Amino acid sequence: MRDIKNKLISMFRNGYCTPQIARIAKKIKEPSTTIHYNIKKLEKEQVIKAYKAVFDYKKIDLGYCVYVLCQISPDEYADPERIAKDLVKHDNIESVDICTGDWELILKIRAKDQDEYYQFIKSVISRKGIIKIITVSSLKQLKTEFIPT
Amino acid sequence: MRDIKNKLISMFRNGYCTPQIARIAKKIKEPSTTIHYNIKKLEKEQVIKAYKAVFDYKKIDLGYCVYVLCQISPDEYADPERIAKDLVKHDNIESVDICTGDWELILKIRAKDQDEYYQFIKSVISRKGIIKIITVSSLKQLKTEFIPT
DNA sequence: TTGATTACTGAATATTATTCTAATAAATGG
DNA sequence: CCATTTATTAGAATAATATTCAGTAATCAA
Repeated sequence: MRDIKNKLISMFRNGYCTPQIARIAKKIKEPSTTIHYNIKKLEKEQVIKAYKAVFDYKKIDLGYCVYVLCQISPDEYADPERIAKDLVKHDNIESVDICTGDWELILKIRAKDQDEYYQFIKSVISRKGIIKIITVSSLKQLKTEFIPT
Repeated sequence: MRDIKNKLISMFRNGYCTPQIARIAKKIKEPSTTIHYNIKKLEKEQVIKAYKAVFDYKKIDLGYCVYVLCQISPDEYADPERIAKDLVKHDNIESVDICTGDWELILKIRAKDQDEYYQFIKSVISRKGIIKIITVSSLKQLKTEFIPT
């Protein structure tokens, strides 16, 4: 037991996957070299950003999921991206959007449980020019990343 | 030009990818058969739900992205999943969450532009026991599906 | 129409996944 | 604690798959 499982999970969260050319070729009845050519093109044009796995997050200790709606302080209005960019690098954050309306920032955050989430909020979301947050926590996820659960 | 591109995109949105066992094996310095064994185990236990691609959505006509916060009508409280389950099957919907608080339902929706989004809302979100919605539209996406953009 | 670029494809090769078998290691029940 | 079962690890052989290359066809722009 060398904990290969957790290494795999963290690798699959944002890469280490690849298209199944032969299977696609069979499915749409085209030569596999043609499929290969077209996929490489999409990759070169950066239409495809990554190949990754989607998990049953309850089973990998990321079952607690919340949406965080943020208002940022007026002195950050000129450049909301400064705050946002800093958030991007955290593994617990699934998505970061700069938005219109009452909330300038919407985050989707995953953690093991409420405790871990609370620790995360304290250390990451506080300070940083965020003046008000509303947490909407997910009771049940029926679809994530386009994958029904 | 047989429009292989769009077929690939729709296939990659929720599958037709696979792990790169050899590359992982090299990376973490374990035999590839061991990696294979561990991956198959994760798949069997349904820890991994799918292998898929993540796109630059602006480049595949899904650049318009909004979060829709919904209040459902009191007579649906007993079973909010009835509404939610119906939404899951639509391709424009990236995620569906049943939540606590003021909004019982949070959707993340992708469309080509505001027009296409409006058509979608009219045909799908209206009726169905949803009494109030707030649309928060994303001006800039810095991270999606754990992938920085 | 012509030349240039882009898209497609078969054949050959390189790489990778998978199966099978056996050996260890870990967990379990008395 | 030991015996027994079950889970995990790997090597060798094979099957399947991706990739390269070279040539052809289609598209496009002038």
